[in-house]
Amino acid sequence: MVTLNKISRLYELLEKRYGDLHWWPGDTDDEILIGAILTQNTSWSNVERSLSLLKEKQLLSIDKLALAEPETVAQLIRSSGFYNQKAERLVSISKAISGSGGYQFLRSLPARESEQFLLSLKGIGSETAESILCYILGKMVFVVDKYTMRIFGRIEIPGTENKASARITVEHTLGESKSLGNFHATLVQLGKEHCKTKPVCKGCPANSICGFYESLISP
DNA sequence: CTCCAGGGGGCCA
DNA sequence: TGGCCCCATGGA
Repeated sequence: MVTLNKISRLYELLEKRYGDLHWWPGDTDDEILIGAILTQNTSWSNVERSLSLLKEKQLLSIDKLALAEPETVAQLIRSSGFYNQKAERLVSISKAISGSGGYQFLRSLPARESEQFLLSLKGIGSETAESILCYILGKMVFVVDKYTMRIFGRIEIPGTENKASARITVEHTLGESKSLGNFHATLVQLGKEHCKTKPVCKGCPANSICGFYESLISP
């Protein structure tokens, strides 16, 4: 515990502060997938309205979305922004995944292969693929988002200069006993509370997260 | 009014 | 690869 690196220390601090946040929010794999696409560059509160409407219309399902008209879906997800793009992509992604054997098939593949398949779909980039791998397929994958990079940058963690290196470094640093999913969840929670403005908060000194990090590091 | 959300794709040098 | 631009609603 004396010479733990910054990533492990941050993991422990966040675990102690927030506990298990039970991410990704959602009752089914389909709801997680749809939410992951809708929340691209969009606040979660806006996504929740869309998820409610889709559920009302019995469309919170990739099998149903695969058969739906993009125009119909678009009107239900307006609150999530970019609704024309997202509607078209939701339908095509639903077709591709349900048609390829579903999550069970993707789970049976090595993480690298299921990730390549996901990244080949229009509308699934690096972060969305990581979220699906981590929260739906149960792979040991760390999700790197804007909050993650902002917090890592603020603390100045070596080996996390860009999203790709940050993911590798975290995955290689934390052991199998750690929950990469909850680490990401707690990072987002911390970001929402203490790193809302970007790239730096006013009056927040370097190597700091509005006083959070160092106050918990030093006894 | 401005800023920005749990991004991603296309294009161009 | 890396920088732009576009997609768009809703809350602060």
